[in-house]
Amino acid sequence: MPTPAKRHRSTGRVTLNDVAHAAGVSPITVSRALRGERAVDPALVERVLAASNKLGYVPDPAARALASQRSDHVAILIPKLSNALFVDLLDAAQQTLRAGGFQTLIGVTHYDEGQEEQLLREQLLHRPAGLLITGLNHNAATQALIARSQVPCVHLMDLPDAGQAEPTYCVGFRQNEAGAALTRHLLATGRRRIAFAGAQLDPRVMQRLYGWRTALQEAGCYEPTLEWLNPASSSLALGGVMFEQIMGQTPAVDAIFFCNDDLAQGALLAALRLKIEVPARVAIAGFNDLTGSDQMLPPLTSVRTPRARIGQAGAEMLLGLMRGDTPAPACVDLGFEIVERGSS
Amino acid sequence: MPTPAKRHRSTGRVTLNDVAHAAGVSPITVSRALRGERAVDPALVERVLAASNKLGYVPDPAARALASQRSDHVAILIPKLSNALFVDLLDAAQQTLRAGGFQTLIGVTHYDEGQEEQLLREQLLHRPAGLLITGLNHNAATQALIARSQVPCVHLMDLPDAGQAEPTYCVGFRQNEAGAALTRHLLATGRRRIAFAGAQLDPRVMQRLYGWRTALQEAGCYEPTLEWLNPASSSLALGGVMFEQIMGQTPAVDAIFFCNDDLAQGALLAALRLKIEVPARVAIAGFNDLTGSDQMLPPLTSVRTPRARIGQAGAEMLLGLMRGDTPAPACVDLGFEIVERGSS
DNA sequence: GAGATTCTGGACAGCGCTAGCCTAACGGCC
DNA sequence: GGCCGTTAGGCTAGCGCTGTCCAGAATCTC
Repeated sequence: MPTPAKRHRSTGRVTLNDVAHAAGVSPITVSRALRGERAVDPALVERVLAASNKLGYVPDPAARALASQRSDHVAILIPKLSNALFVDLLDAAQQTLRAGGFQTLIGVTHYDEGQEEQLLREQLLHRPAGLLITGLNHNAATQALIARSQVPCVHLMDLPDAGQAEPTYCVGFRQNEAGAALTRHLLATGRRRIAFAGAQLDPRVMQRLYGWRTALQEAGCYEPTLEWLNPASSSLALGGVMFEQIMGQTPAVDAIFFCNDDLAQGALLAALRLKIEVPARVAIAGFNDLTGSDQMLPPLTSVRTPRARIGQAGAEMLLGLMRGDTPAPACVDLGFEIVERGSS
Repeated sequence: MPTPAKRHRSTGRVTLNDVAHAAGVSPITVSRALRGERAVDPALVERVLAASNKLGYVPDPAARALASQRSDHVAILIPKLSNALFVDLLDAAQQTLRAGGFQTLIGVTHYDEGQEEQLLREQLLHRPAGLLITGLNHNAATQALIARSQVPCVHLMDLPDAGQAEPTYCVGFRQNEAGAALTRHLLATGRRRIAFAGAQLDPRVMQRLYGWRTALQEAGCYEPTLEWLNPASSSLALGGVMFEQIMGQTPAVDAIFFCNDDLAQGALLAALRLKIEVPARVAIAGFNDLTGSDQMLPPLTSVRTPRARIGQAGAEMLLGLMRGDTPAPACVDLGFEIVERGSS
């Protein structure tokens, strides 16, 4: 029998009502049984589940979002996709969130606070159930948006300084300590004139710079001329250029700490090209231990950063927050590891 | 004055009704004025727009999705995030879609057809307005899901073979022709024993393999022993291993076509380590012209693939389809370009 | 100028789900 | 037995928007 001409649109979808009918209960009971909200007689739950499975029922996310003011989306804001670091972060977070039943909405800020604010605004319209955001430095409007939205939020990558008691949740490691640790490693190998080459100059790079400065000052080796900062984006090519620049203008340098592996890899390749011996003439170290750093010639000394674990742990913390838990430590430090290789 | 205790939930949101009130028209007129659906008196449109701007009205995506059975999400399925190729694709597509007012839901299939099907199922629940999917090879269930869902879909990266008339939309280039072209370039430089080293062995790699085969057969140089296939994922390390293997077991080889730049870069580094001269002893070529390939020693010959343009053009085509257009050519070939560098 | 056709605004009824209240049933306690 | 607290099911009323139909006005046709 053909369906009678309905006055109104009817999607072919199996609805809560259908399940309720099949199970012989009211729709609200089905809703509660399936969500585990409030207590429902186990026998009824079973009947509901059976009916639901039989009919192949799947809740409609839009209807759910409209009624409950909460979607199954999690927004994630990262600075760039061209940096493998953030891709690893995203990948891990995305997988973890998916396993928890959430969809991921990505936003790419291009290191622009205005963009970040704009993206956040757009995403908050979707009433995301949670928010993952890179870093702790955001403009006032962004912070206000987050606070006002009441959406659970976990900050990734950075940790607040020991002094300031941030009321936020975060998972990451101490960039400045990592920077200092790598510098101390270079000092320990006998280097004294250790340059710092930074690009992009985002907050994390600056933290590494401060760490490097601290370590050099402690050792009495600090000199402003050792700082090489370039606001352009990191790339292998830029690494080569900066390496050539530094070696050309400060011949006495005996080590260079590049703020990330892209630059450092580019520097190693430039060194090969220019026949500057690494580490004999100058030691080179990078940051993040990206793919390929172990394949370089010589293999690159770097700092292994737990980006995938940060993505996963951050997502897990967020899943907890969205369930209403209060995570034991609000800030999780996942540490880092100096990877000593041939270049230093 | 505190809001009177409402029996029901009321979000603080500015709704269509508020705008309608302010503009002195009915809600449906506001809806139509803002969407450009049906003709509305320009004077009214202006009044509505003014009221809407004044109140800062933004439509609720969930309500819209529920009522219209169509969300402002676009789902995008890509095989891996660890491959820069797909990240570039995603990045470009995402930006274009965002400019068109759509949010991007990513799904990572890990080259697994079952996963792909599962992800698609999950995403279709959200009634996406459109779908971007990598490649043309999907299992029957996936194809059926796409067809049944009626969601506009654009396939990225691959194009159907000339013979078969695919009824689908796609943007990409001919992988096999690119493979053949690169091989012919190597032949033109006088190489005869040109090996093909492939990893992952996804459909695109296989197409490149076929192209290589065709070109070698045309030149009368084909030999099955020149094929080196490894189902593992591509990486610099694997490239090094495969290079050593090939050079060890087939000393007569005078060129190697690696199915992508990761492998080729790894091979170049391995060659430096092993002091095998490139291109004097053996030429090396890659595919995709990833970042850094121009920085290698020697710089890597590769095939520049228009992945960002594919992402953008695919997204634009999808935006058109979602508006109801029928794109002039259903399949867009964005071509490729051989980048001749020092390694060949 | 009457009838047919378009055009434009609005009323209405949901889309599928859940929050908030209500109520009936049950058990415990004095 | 009466009172109260607790538990579990259900009713009701939307969440905010748009598809469908309708009616009156404007335009056209012969």
